[in-house]
Amino acid sequence: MPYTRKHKQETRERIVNSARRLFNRRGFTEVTIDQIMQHAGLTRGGFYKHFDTKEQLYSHAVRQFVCMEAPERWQSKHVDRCAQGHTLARMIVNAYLSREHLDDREGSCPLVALPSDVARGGKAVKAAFRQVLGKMVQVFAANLVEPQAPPSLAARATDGQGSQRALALVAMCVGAMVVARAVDDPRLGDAFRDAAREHLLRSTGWGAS
Amino acid sequence: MPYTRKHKQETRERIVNSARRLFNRRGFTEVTIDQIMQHAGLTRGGFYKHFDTKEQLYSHAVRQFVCMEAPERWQSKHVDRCAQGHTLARMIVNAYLSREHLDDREGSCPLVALPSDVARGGKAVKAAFRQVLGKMVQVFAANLVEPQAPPSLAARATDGQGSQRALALVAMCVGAMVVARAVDDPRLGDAFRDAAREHLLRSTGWGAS
DNA sequence: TGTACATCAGTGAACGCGCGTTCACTGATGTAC
DNA sequence: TGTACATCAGTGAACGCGCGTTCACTGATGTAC
Repeated sequence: MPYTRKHKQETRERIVNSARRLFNRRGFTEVTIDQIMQHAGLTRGGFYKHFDTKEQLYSHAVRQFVCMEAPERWQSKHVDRCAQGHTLARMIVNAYLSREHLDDREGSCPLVALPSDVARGGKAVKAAFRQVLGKMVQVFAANLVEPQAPPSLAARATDGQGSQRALALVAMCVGAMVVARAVDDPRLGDAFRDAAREHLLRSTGWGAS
Repeated sequence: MPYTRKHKQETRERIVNSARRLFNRRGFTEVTIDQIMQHAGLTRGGFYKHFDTKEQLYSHAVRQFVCMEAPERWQSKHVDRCAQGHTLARMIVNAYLSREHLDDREGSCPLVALPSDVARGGKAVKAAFRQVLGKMVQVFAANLVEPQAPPSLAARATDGQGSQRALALVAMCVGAMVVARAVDDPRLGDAFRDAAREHLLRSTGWGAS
C-alpha cells in the first residue's frame, strides 16, 4: 500500500477545499475540474482517483462547510473580542450579517453563495445543503427563549430541526445576505443587512447585553 | 421597411419570454441560445438580430418580471378569490409564499429563482435584479404602518426605496423561498414557508382580516 | 540493512461533444412608381 | 391597381474553443525477503 492512506486523504481534502472555494465564488457550472485540480496543486487526470463525477465533488464541497466552521470559530473569526457580555447568538448573527462575510465570496457560507444553484442540483447536493441549513437552524433554535408557543404543525414537521421562529429568522438572515450579494449598490446591500440585524436582535432579545 | 416594427418587437418579446422561463428553471449557463430560440419558435442564427450577447438577454429576461407581474395580478393568479376582507398585502404575501409559486420554477419571481446566479453576473443583470427587488420592497413598505420609528441611517441609505422593516421582511420572504427550493425535503420547505408567513403576518398585523 | 517488487496516486495527451458567435444566404413584406 | 425593388428578419452551416471524462503511462513509496 504505497502512498499512505493518510496521504490520499489529505490530497482529497485539498481538492474538496479548492472546489468549495471556487464553487462558492463562481458556481458549479462555471468552474472546471482543471481549475479545481490546479488550485489544489494537481493535474486534471488525477481527479478521478478521488471522485466519480464533478457532481459528486459538489456535494462534498458544500458539506465541508459544516465540519470547517463551528459556531465558535465564527465568533473568533469575524467578531471583535472586546464585545464582552453579549451572547454567543448575538455574535454569530453579527458575524453572519457582517460585511466581511458578504465580501468573502470564496469562504462564505454556502447557503449564501449557492442557494439557487443547489435548487437545480441533484439529491446529494441538496442533502449537503440541508445539513448546513440544519446546523444553522440548530444554533438559532438553541438560543431562542420560547415562553408560550406550543410547537405548531409546521415546527413538528421539521422533526425537531428547530422551532418555527428559528426557521423564520434563519430565512431572514440568509435572504438578506443573498439579496445583498445580488445587488450592485453596496448601500442597498448594507441596508438589507442592517435591517435584518435590527429586526432579528429586537425580536429575539439578543440585542440586550 | 419590410417586416413591420411591431412584428420585430413581438418576436423580441417572444425571445425574452422564452429566455426568462428557461433561465428561471435552469440558470444562466445551463441554458443555450439554441434552446431559447427553439422555445420561441425560431432558429439559432436569428438571435443576433435582436441581442448582442447572451448576457444582454439575461438582464432583459430578469427585468421582464416587473412589467409582467403587477401586484394585482399576483392576487388574482395565485390566491383564492373567496378570501374577502383581507388586505392586498396579506394576499400578496400568501401568494408569494404559496406552494404554487414554489413549484412554478419557470414562471416564478427571479428573486427566488436566480439570486446566487445574479450575484455572479454583470452590471446589467444586477441592475435588473435591483429593479425587481425595489418593486417588492415598495409593495411591502406601502402597506406597513410605521407609528414611531424615525427613518434610520440605513433606511435613508436606500433613497426612499422602503423602510427598514420592509427590507427585513422582504429578505425573509425571499430567503424562505430560496431555501425551500434548495432543499430536497418538501416538509422542511413547507416549514420554512409557514414560519415566514406566520412571522410576517404577525409582525405586520396583516393577518387580521 | 539492503534490494527487488508491487501498488496505485498522479500525469498529460486525447476523445467526443456542445457551446456562443459569425456569416453568406433566403425569402417575406412594405414601398415607390 | 399592379409590379419591380429594396430591406432586413430569419436560416442553418461552419468556426474556434473549452469542457468532462478516459486511458496508457510514470514514478514515488510501502512491503516482503
